[in-house]
Amino acid sequence: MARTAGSTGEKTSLAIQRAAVRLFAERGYAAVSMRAIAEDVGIQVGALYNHFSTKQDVLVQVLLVHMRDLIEKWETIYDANGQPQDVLEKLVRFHVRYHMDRHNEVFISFMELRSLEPENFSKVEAIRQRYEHQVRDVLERGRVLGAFALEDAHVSAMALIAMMTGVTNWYKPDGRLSGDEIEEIYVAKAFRSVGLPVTHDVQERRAG
Amino acid sequence: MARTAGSTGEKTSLAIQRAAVRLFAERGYAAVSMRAIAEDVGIQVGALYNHFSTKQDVLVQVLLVHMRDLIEKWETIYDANGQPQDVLEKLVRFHVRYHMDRHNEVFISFMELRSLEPENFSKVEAIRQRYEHQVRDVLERGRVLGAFALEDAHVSAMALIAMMTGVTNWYKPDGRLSGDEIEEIYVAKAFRSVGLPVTHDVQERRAG
DNA sequence: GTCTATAAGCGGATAGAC
DNA sequence: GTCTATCCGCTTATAGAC
Repeated sequence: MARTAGSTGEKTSLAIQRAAVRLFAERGYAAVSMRAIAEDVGIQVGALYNHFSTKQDVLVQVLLVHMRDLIEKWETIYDANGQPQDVLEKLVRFHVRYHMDRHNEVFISFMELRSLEPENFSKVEAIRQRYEHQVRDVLERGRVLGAFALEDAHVSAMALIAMMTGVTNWYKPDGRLSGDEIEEIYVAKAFRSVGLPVTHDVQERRAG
Repeated sequence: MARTAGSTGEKTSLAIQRAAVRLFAERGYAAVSMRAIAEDVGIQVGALYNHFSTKQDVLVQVLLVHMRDLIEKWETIYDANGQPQDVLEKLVRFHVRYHMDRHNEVFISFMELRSLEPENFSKVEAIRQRYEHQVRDVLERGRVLGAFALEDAHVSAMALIAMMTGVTNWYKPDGRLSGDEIEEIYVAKAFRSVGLPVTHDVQERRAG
């Protein structure tokens, strides 16, 4: 979308997006200049405009790619008719793992939605809400089927998403716990939060 | 701290801080100009510098006041020797309510720590970590006393804080649920997350 | 597609009158 | 303590050579 008519290769464009993701995550969109992005990529400022016509376009591209990837991957896994606890387990594993792996993108998606012009905001927000609604549906269906105990599907969905997304606040790849261990812990926490017993299985996998 | 020697009254300084909190929360620190703050207050730019010597000082003042207020209020409530479930309930009620009431300050504290120069960051971060550690201590003590079931006190503390703080992502004062109802829901969720039964009491209060 | 150079304006911060 | 006026660096974005 943001590529200038006439440009062919995508190498530089991808390098710009990678640099932008990292810099936006570190300093925030408003605090990152086009010069800083260019310097990081190893080109001059003017060259950026062969790939993106405005700084806003860089942000939009990064956010849209990320949100589309998130929901696309999730919808590959999501089985709306599966056993509630199975679906919940898959959701937690997917969300936590994805957020550990794509730390910077997630952080930007959370923080920089307000930096989007209204029209761009709508596009990104629509995808985000779709994901949010699917999480709520998973919980609501579990509640209706009598598998989950919860007070309010909407609040519970927001609480669950916040809890899981919070992994980006402290996770470091070389930290005390492995990605697998963290996944298990969050599955156990999510299960408990909807009144499910924490299965022997989950505890074993954590211990092992 | 940031008041210029010679200034007497505090009215304008407080107005500046209030405007800054709102604008920083809406647009982010880097995206808010001193001119925008001045305009919001109803004075000219130059006058700002009678109260704060730099823009950074405005942010530091706002964050320090907020973090000190948070931990001070919490430590008034916190009884390190109370029954674990009582302490947890108090913590959840305090945290959720405080975050609903001080939405903007909380948002800034989360987002703009990176906008602080190293020395200022250290001051604010120290207070934040102290609070975080106390939450962890509440959970760890409950686990040791056999009152709570949890996998890892540190991860659980981060997950609990993230879940509770997440209320700022969606809470609107005129929304579907009252502050009291939201408080109850989060207490129930926190209890379940550490394996505590959700008491009749809590459910009644929610229903009522 | 990338470069250099430049336009046009906004940014934080200061000086000095009142 | 607030005002107006100003400094000057940095910002996004463009123009035109290569």
